[in-house]
Amino acid sequence: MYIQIKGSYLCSVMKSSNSRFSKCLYFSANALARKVEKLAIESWKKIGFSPSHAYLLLTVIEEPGVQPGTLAEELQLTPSTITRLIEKLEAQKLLVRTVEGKVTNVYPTPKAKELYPKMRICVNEFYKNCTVIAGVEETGRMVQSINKLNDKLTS
Amino acid sequence: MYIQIKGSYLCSVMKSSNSRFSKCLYFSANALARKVEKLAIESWKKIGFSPSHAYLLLTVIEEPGVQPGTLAEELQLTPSTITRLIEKLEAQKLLVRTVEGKVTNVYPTPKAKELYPKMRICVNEFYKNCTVIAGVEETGRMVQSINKLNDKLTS
DNA sequence: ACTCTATATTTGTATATACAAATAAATAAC
DNA sequence: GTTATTTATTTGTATATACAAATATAGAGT
Repeated sequence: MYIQIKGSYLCSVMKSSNSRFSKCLYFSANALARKVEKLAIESWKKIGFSPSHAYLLLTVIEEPGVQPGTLAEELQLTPSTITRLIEKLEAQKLLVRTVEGKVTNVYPTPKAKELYPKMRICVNEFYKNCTVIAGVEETGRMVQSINKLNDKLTS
Repeated sequence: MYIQIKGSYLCSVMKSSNSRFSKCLYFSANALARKVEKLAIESWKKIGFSPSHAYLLLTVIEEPGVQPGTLAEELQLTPSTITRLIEKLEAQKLLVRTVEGKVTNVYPTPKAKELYPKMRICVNEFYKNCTVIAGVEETGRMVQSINKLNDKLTS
């Protein structure tokens, strides 16, 4: 059941295991992604980034000059999505692009670098939130088995 | 690495376990959801529905008169998303809504009911595709542990 | 009976994401 | 050296999804 509070809705309170499609990977996987996304948004709220923006920025700070293609691999998103994320962050003066030939390099601005310590704190907070809810070992096991399945699904 | 074929990109061929954020549930969960989504789209291509439309329609056929709120629970989506999905399917003359007081009931049209056998085949195909790739037991175990985690994340 | 609150649904708006096609550069083939 | 192919990135467009607010009805408290 969705709970409405002052006009907004909270996460479904219905147990996944009671859902009509509880045995369907499509629903489980999607529901998990959305719930984890929410937890991540919560953890990143402090500095007001959405998780994908945050992780992209973090990667650029840690690998200055990284190319969009590499970002697509590392963040497991398509190149076009990476372009769109970069555009947004560029508009916020958090990173810059240099184009040389067919290669583009992405660099963080000083403004972005200043944010770095706070960003690391958010990363840690997200990990902590995960492990508090799901348990340290359980979380680790989960990530591992999801990765294994991911690799199998990568054709 | 994304593979470009005649201008389009295929799924990342990079192993999740090699990704920069391979230990982060955010990435694992999202990557899994997208890959499973793709597999589902593939399975439903025969009748040209996106998975969420297909499962909504299937539910309405199996529970005629079901209410949007119930659909939101069962499909683990928000009420507003359900409204949007219903609108689309209504435009395709696959279902109809009746509003009585504050309650809305959703019914399948004959056109939708005709599609039912084909839809069941797609459902089965999706399950088969999952199990062929990941193994029967492995898939079951995975769904179970994802559901368990989902329930923990449901606050 | 009248007001207040809770519930069900919809609407306005914003976001992330992807596919397909376009662009542009680098490399290979001949 | 010119043409064809591959590679890197961007752009046009479409989709699913959600949040917040609006609407409208039902039910509860007095």
